Amino acid sequence: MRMAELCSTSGVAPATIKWYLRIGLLPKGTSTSRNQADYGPAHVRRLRLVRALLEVGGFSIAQAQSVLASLDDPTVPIEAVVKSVHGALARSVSHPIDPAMLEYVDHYLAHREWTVDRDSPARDDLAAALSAMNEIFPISPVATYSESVEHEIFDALDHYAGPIETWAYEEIASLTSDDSGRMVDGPGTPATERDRDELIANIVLGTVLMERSIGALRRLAQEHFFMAASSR
Amino acid sequence: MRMAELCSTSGVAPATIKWYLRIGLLPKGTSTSRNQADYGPAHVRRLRLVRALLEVGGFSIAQAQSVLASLDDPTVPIEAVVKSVHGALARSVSHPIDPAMLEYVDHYLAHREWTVDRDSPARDDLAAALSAMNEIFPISPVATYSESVEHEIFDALDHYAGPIETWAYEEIASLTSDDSGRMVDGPGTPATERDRDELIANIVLGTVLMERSIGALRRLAQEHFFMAASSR
DNA sequence: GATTATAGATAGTAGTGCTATTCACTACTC
DNA sequence: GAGTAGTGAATAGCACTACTATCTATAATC
Repeated sequence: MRMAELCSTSGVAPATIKWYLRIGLLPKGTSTSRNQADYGPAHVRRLRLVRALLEVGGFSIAQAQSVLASLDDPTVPIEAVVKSVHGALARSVSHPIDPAMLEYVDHYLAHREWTVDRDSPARDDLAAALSAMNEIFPISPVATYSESVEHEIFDALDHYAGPIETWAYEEIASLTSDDSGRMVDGPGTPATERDRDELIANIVLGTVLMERSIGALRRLAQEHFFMAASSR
Repeated sequence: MRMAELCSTSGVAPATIKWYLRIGLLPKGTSTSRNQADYGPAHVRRLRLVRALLEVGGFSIAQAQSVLASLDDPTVPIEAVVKSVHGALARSVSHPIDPAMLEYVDHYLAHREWTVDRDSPARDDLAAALSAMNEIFPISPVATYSESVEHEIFDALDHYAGPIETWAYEEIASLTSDDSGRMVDGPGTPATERDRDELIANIVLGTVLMERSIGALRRLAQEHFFMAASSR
């Protein structure tokens, strides 16, 4: 497959593809002569992944680069790839985090018995979102621990965390077994390169694209109930 | 309150606040003399809202402007404000949408009995996310309707839509009654300006910030189960 | 042999979100 | 009442991002 076909099947402009090639977002084709190169189906798949990350996931080029770099290196364990993707999905990091909120989040994780690394970006993301909520609608004075506030936050989060826990459990379970139900050798050690590619596609689907889908579904449901309430 | 205090309480640089004033993101203070103006607590609240939209919600300045404009105009009904916020939250619009996927989404909405406007941005957002999924992991040839594919998509979405429907129902119900449990006169007609402000703060909390929180919670749960699966 | 396509390289561009500077003035401090 | 710091208004500039356009030498195609 040559450039023109790669452009038409992916719908991406040639100048853009050339630029992706140059910055290493897309691997170079096998060059057949000084001004001709051949691209395979792997290039099409990679291009789709890149566009999904950029357009649906809202990743920046730099984030996509770092995710794809960890993804292309077979020595990087799958957990690190997931972390890399989760890091790019965390968006609230620029918002100031109330230390008390971070404390509440840690207590909540313990309460849920969720074991999560202290440097997990999602932890900061949640704390930042809760900090912003608390600034707009204060339930506690800033930077102060209070048991009653903790109780209130825990109740509110539990409401959401229940179903989320079920989803996550099943998502990870389906990730650690492939389509045919055969178990792979734990998530850290996929058998072949093809398995790794498929696993990675599933991770992107299950994290980035599903997060967007869940958000969109929730907005649709909200619109439905809101319209129903309006016309009461 | 003067500029310096507004800066210190909000943590935003004076140059940035001046810029927000200039572009109308923040209303001007009441000027006491040619180079002095007075800012009130409403300015602090507005600034917090702006920063939450920009830093946590990931809104662009232009999106924040349009949302805040519809929010400041008391003749704009609350439904339109919600639509405006939902429009800014939809991010996948740049991704090409497979028409067949849009058809599946519409069928799914009918199946769920969710009544949603055809121009709802969330509808396109979901269709775009599903299109990207289908491109990466094809379950159907593009732009072709198939009943078996529809069945597969419906099953997958139902898994998520059940809890989401419950959340949305309760969120909208709590939105149409205020904190003290007193019912307001339907979501479209808040009694006073203060009520409208509070309602709007609740909408931002319930849509933008909660969407981020749900995403972060799901990532935390995924990390927990993934780590547990890895160390098996 | 004319036209079209391609790789590789370099330069340019439109948009975004601030940031810095300047100027004229005012308020506060000593 | 002199000096210093803070303020509003206006303008210009800046760093970054995600491309886009142009050019040249060569190769493929008709």
